[in-house]
Amino acid sequence: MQLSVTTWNINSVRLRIGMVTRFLKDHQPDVLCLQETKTPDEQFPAKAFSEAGYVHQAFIGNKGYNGVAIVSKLPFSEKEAMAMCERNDARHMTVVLDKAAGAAAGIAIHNFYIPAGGDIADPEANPKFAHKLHFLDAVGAWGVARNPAGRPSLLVGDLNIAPYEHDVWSHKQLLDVVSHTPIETTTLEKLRSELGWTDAARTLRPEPEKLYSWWSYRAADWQASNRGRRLDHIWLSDALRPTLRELTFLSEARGWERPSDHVPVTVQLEL
DNA sequence: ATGGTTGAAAGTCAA
Repeated sequence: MQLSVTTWNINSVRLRIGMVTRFLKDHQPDVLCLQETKTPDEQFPAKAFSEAGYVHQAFIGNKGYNGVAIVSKLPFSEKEAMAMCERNDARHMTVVLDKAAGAAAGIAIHNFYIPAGGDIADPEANPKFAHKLHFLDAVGAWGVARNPAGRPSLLVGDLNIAPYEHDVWSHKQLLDVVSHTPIETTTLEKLRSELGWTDAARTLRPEPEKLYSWWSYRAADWQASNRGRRLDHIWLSDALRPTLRELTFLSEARGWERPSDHVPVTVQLEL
């Protein structure tokens, strides 16, 4: 069977619910992982997703900021939201697909929203950057303690780091810009490789091809300047590595009316 | 050197 999973930082799921359900109708991923839903649980648009066929839902939100969700056509039995860094941050959700999901049964999907980290790349001067680094440490500790990559699993989400040279429009100009500083890129790369994950995007589309999933709202013309970064990722555990078939950045979504600054990234697996 | 935009929510803060 085919299994497709999309990750998308939606920057308010309530504001963009029409765009999201249109995406689901047109592209029909089996599972959609969202970040920055910015919505308390009681206001999550559960009905709109159910009506679109995504009746299996796990979400956790804060009022006005953060928040993650997983909505799925395939049933899942387990779900878990970890509170990272001793905060009530709503930056993580895991689900495990159920027996009724056929060949996908038992696959865990880990959805993360890593802190952006503020503007100054110095943990002493900037508590938000310190939080980002602390959060990465917490993900590393989770990986060591729980070995999530030892099972068939995907780690997806807005990791807010563009790890490689061609994951940004200008490597040189972004070396001191939060999201592409050496402390972030080396920490993320160490985390990924030591925990046993494979970067799906770069497996299929190796450097030096430029790959972006995010374009700033602040550009006058995002498409003309094309100053993007690859902040959104899909990682595969070893067991799923041979099943990797396709990975898509839906960059046209950045040109939709009132878009998110991130575009959907979708992986297709052949199980 | 610094600005530029967006969302949530009602002044600013986070991104």
